[in-house]
Amino acid sequence: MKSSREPTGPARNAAQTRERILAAARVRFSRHSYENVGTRDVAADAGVDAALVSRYFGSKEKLFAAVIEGGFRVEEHLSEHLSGLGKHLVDQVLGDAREAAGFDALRVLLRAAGNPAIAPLVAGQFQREFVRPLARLLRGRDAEARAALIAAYVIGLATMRHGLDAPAWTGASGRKAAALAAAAIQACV
Amino acid sequence: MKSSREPTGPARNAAQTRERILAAARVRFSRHSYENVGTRDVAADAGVDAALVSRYFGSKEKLFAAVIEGGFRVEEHLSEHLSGLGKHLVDQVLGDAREAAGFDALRVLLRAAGNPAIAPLVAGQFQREFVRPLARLLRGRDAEARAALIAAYVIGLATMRHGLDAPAWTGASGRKAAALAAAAIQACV
DNA sequence: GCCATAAGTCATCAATCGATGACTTCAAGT
DNA sequence: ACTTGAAGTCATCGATTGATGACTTATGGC
Repeated sequence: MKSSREPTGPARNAAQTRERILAAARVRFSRHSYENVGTRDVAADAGVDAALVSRYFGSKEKLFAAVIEGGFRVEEHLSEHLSGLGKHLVDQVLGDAREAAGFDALRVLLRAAGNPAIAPLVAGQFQREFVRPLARLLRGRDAEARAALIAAYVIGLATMRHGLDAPAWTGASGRKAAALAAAAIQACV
Repeated sequence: MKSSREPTGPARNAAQTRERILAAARVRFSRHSYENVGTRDVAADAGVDAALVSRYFGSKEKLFAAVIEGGFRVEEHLSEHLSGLGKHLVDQVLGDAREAAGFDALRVLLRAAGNPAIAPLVAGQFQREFVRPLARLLRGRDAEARAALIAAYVIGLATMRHGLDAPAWTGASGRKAAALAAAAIQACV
């Protein structure tokens, strides 16, 4: 039963266990706020003992830092061609949870904006891995301001869609709103 | 010392005490996430005993509901003239905490998007008091989608400014970004 | 001036949280 | 095969939380 996961693996594999905890934490933190995620929950999802969370990551805050580390990496998502940036970003953000692989961290971000100990962490990461690279890609006048504007848009869309489940973003009118959002972002490019 | 607050008031005034708790909770909830606000903190800020919070509001969740009740009320903010809507909203959202009287609830909203028990509460309130009235004001084609777009923008701006303290929104480049944001919102009107 | 009732205070409970240390079990090196 | 150290388990601590009930104090009608 339990060994029906990884093909090989001597049942006791520290690296694999660590990775399982990290994966479970990534999911938990992207669906609930920082305070509402317990180390016991993460351990249960990962199928390991609760004590291993503290053992491998030191503390819950360290675990959180490991989750958001390198989680945004927008560059690879949009470095291809700027012409479809608006639609691409909107699709990624408004898309379902399963897809949008690289945007788990975005959901993590908007769940963590309330904790004074966590917010600076995630804010810095977001600035470093999203806003700044985006500004560098945009070039031209006021690139920084336009990048910040796009970032605000992305966060707002993600909050309404995943944080508040606003009805306006699902169904027929949601497609229209998504198209408008894509155009608005594209206007900043 | 203690009586240097309200001019008159027989020291034991239930309504006044209740209002003090509510005011303190409003401030707390707008600065910290739902879980990070303790009933003891609120009571301490209000200068009352901690037990009175549960006595007057029943529970922490009821207190939260009382805080966000009628907190958005955008209509009076923008019913005047739609021509200056973009600038007006941006000024309100990006403005300092002291001003922006009616927008405390917006900060409360973006702090509470992570709690599955609270998010529907605040989402419904936001939809009822902001998005829907705004859509009714906009009229024309796709009014609902455009209202949702403006709402997403407002939430994104508020999150970056008050939730993440993004540096791009302060200083000189912040003014440029604010102007761009105002124009973008105005384009949805 | 008294007294019934509302308002406020205090102590405390039960649950949950993150974290720690001692103990047990497995896997690998020789 | 035996030993050694890592990997995993278990029990539990201390702090904090929301909430409750019994108790004390002040207020206003008579």
